[in-house]
Amino acid sequence: MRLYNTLGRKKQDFIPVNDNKVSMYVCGITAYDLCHIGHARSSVVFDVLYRYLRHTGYDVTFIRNFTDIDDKIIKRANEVGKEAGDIAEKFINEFYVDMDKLAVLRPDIEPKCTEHIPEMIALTEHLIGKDHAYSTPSGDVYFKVRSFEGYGKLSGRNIDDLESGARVDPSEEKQDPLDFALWKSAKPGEPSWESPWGLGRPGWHLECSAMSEKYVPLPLDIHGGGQDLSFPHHENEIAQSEAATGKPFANYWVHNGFVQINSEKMSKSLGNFFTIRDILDKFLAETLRYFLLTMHYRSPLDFSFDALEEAEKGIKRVYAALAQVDVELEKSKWKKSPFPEELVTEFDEIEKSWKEAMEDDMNTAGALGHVFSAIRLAGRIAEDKNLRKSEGGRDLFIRIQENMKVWGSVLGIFERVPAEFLTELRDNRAARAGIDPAKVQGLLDARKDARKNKDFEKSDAIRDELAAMNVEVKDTPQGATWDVA
RNA sequence: GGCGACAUAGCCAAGUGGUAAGGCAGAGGUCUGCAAAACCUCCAUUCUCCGGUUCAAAUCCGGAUGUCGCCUCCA
Repeated sequence: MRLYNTLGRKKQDFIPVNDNKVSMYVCGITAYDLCHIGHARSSVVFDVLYRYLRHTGYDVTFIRNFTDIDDKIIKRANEVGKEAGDIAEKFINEFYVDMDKLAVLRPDIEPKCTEHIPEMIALTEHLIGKDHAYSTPSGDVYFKVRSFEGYGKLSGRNIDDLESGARVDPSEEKQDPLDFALWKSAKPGEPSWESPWGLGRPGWHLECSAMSEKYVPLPLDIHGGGQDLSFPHHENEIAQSEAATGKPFANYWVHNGFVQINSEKMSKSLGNFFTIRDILDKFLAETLRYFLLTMHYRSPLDFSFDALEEAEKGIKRVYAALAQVDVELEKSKWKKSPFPEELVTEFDEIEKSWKEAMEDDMNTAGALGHVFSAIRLAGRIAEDKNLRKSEGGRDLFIRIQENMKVWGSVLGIFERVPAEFLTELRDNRAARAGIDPAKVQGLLDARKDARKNKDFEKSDAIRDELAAMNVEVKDTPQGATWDVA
């Protein structure tokens, strides 16, 4: 597989340090609020990477941390009059609720910052011992940025340029404005831990360095996170870890692009954000997940409810085709009539293309394009009287179905029983449109009677009435069904 | 100010040297009591603009314009 490495800014062949063992560390959330779509994107992107690596046969150790102590959590706790630990616990639980709905698999290891204080203290002491860090009279510890030669290599920054733009808070006792905190002395009333420098708590960047080192050998094969973490967070992690160990921290740095609203970054500080809950109030989680995968993970993704509705049409079409395949495969008799070999070849190509897309820097958008090609192929066979009854057709239906299972398991979508999903999607759309399913069913029953009596005038009148409610009637051999127009 | 990314049809979006995937919308057709769905066909001689390299460029190089991001907590 090829992966775009932020370190070096180009796609590279992905080669793990240890054969088929892969270590992957992704920066998780700071647990102080509900997650927004940006978190959803990052989680889904790395979930797909995790799934794909496992699919291709790697033995992956996936670590995703929780930052459960930091300024924002403390601030939030003070606002609502609770303990910081309670806030963190609450929002970690809420995070799981969202992630489970989005079908994001649990990582193998989910370390929490507060459970690794000793490791972080040890790392800090080690860095002081190597003269890469220093403590101050008030009990803070800072990393000496200028003592680490490679500083700026990930984000492509020049240390002197940074210096000129650096701001210094007068309350800080930094030797250099670029230095960043490894350990922060506690202010009265703040959660704190004993340390050689007095009561305090770890700086944000420290946890990833300490916790990744604890659970897997460095260098990490993959380190990931949102694009905004590359500087300063990941740059600082590199400085800490590499200064301490003398080894590279991570070989492949993978960063996902932002979610934007009207082409502007969505962020808490701008206030233009939607939480995952906001979306799932209206749309199915699978629709959101599908939407997130329709764009390459590094591109900015412009979110809007209109775009989500479009995505919904896409996923509906895929499931509708899968439902059709299910129906076809329920037949028990198949004819030995000839089946065009080129259709089989066409599917061979689709299968190959899907893999190529995923191999090329996890191009889920491209891969989904090929899913649609498979879907259309299924539709073409189902449409043709002879093909759909032939053994060749059956075999290709089965192949399409089996491949969709594999593709779906990698992408984390298309895994539901199609008919069930379609009903759920319809009810979801009906709820959004304010349609009462029971009332619709009543009208459909009345229409059924009218049609039985060949009273098409009445039948059409009922359909018009339903149409006025935004309900579309579909007559099928199995009876009438409905959908939201 | 420093650093960086992006610019592909009405909209969304793949495509990083070999002659423009896919989705949505739209048009025509098959099917249907009429519809809907599905399927078929059509829908970018061209990839923001201007130069250059090359047998060959959306893809590489230079410049212009525009949009966005990082440099401060942020996925």
